[in-house]
Amino acid sequence: MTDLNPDIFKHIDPERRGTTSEEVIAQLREMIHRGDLRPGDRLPPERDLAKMLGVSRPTLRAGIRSLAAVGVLQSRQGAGTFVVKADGPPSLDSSPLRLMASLHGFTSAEMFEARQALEMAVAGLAAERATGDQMATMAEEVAGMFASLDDPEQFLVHDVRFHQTVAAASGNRILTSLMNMVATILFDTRIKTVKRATDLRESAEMHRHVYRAIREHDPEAARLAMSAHLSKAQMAWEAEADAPEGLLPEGNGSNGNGAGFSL
Amino acid sequence: MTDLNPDIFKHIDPERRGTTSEEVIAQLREMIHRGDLRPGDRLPPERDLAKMLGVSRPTLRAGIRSLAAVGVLQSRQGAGTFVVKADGPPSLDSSPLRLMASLHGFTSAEMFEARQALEMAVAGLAAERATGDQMATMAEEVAGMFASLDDPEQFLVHDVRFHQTVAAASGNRILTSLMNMVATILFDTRIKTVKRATDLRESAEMHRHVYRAIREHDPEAARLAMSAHLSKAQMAWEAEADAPEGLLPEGNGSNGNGAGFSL
DNA sequence: GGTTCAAATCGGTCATACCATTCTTCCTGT
DNA sequence: ACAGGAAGAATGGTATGACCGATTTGAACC
Repeated sequence: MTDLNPDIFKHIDPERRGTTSEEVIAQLREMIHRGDLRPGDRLPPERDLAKMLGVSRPTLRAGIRSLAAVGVLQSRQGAGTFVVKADGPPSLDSSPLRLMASLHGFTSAEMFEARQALEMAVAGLAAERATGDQMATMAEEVAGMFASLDDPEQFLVHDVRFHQTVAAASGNRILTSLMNMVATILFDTRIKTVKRATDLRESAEMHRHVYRAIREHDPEAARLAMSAHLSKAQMAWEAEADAPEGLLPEGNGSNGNGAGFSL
Repeated sequence: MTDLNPDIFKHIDPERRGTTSEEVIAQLREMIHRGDLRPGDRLPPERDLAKMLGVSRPTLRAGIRSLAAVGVLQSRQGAGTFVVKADGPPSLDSSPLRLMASLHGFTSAEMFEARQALEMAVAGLAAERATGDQMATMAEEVAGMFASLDDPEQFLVHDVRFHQTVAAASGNRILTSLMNMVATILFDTRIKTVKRATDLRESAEMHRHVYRAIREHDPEAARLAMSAHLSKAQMAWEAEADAPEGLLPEGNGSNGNGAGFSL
């Protein structure tokens, strides 16, 4: 969490290509790629940094805000601006995907299918690479599911942790990030589904099948087990969605229609 | 594109939760989810919109900039601010993933593996759903590759278009977006690889295998053929780049073109 | 009717001031 | 001497106002 050597910041070239704020973004981005800015680093105060770069504070703030919007920087009033610290698995913001979904009318079927494809991929990789500790964690979460058959909320906690463990065991942080991105969007709908699910036991069984395939280092079996599990989950969700219990946070109108769904 | 009815913009509640600009973002985002803002729509001028929302212009600009950073809005000096128009397949900005890769030291192996997983998924789906037109386009691109064996740059153009056609044939725009996101990052490295590739013919052959599997509606064969193709491509790249461990040269950033790949 | 140019429009940038939150430091009281 | 708290400094957040440059628009002109 140390501050940075101010010398690494250089003035913006007046004869630049695009707008001034774009040049600020480009410079900060390049410093990240070059390794001058590392996770947890604290940037100089806006007033000072603006002086160093030779731009006004609003322009600098515009650049910082753009990088903050994509999850690279984080500003805290009174504290400073920091390069995002990676404590868990790196995560990409899902709101861009959410907005794209709304703008282009992505269907829930597409969303489920994308999640299924990603989860199958990580399950297959996990079957090849999972360590003993990771498999132990999976087993614990499966056990937790069986122990929470009468507590849907707790069940969902174990469910989520199981999938995250599988993703971590895949050893591919990019696929993990993409999977989380999609899964996050579907999370709210999962809450509602799981809460009224009559067959949590069946879900737990399917998770156990995934676990066993991974333990046996059988990628294809793991992929198929994961696929079956998610297909079942999607069917359960669709059954709920048809029911007129409309708790979709939306309202409005429009249309919706068809296969629409609010993310 | 038409302007909007100003009445749909409402004042920001003074007793809000987070910061003012966050509230602006939340409101704009909700309007997109609700369908009040549609692709191609033009927002009111910043000065007017700031009045309508009851915030200052810098605060409004902060919100707009955040949404522009994730590719939802686009401002053009002198023209106005627009909701991004979907001319091609919707595309997510790849720079966040690029930055995450630099910050967390993602390896090129992970990147290739993620691309391989996504391409396999879309290839399998394409084998199930590709239309006649789409298969015809694929065949044309394969033919174009064979016709460009002595012109690596032209070969790469057909290569990219082939993969995009397959992705489009998958019918899943989310997977397509994610795939483009990863593929874009690897694009510059592909240029270098393909330029010195000694066996473009073999690459073209492998693309043809993918095409044939899709034409025969054989998902598993399509997945395997695509996997083999990308494994080969990765090996070729690794052979070229033994020395440098660095990846991720900085690109233009920003979305812009509807194609996803910047050529 | 088509072209050109000037005015209006609109986002980009800058300067400045003040507010809200957080951090630091020093003082106070035990 | 030490712990607690309060005052001040540091820092990001917001607001106001102005000017610039790019774009659009429309009217005048050919």
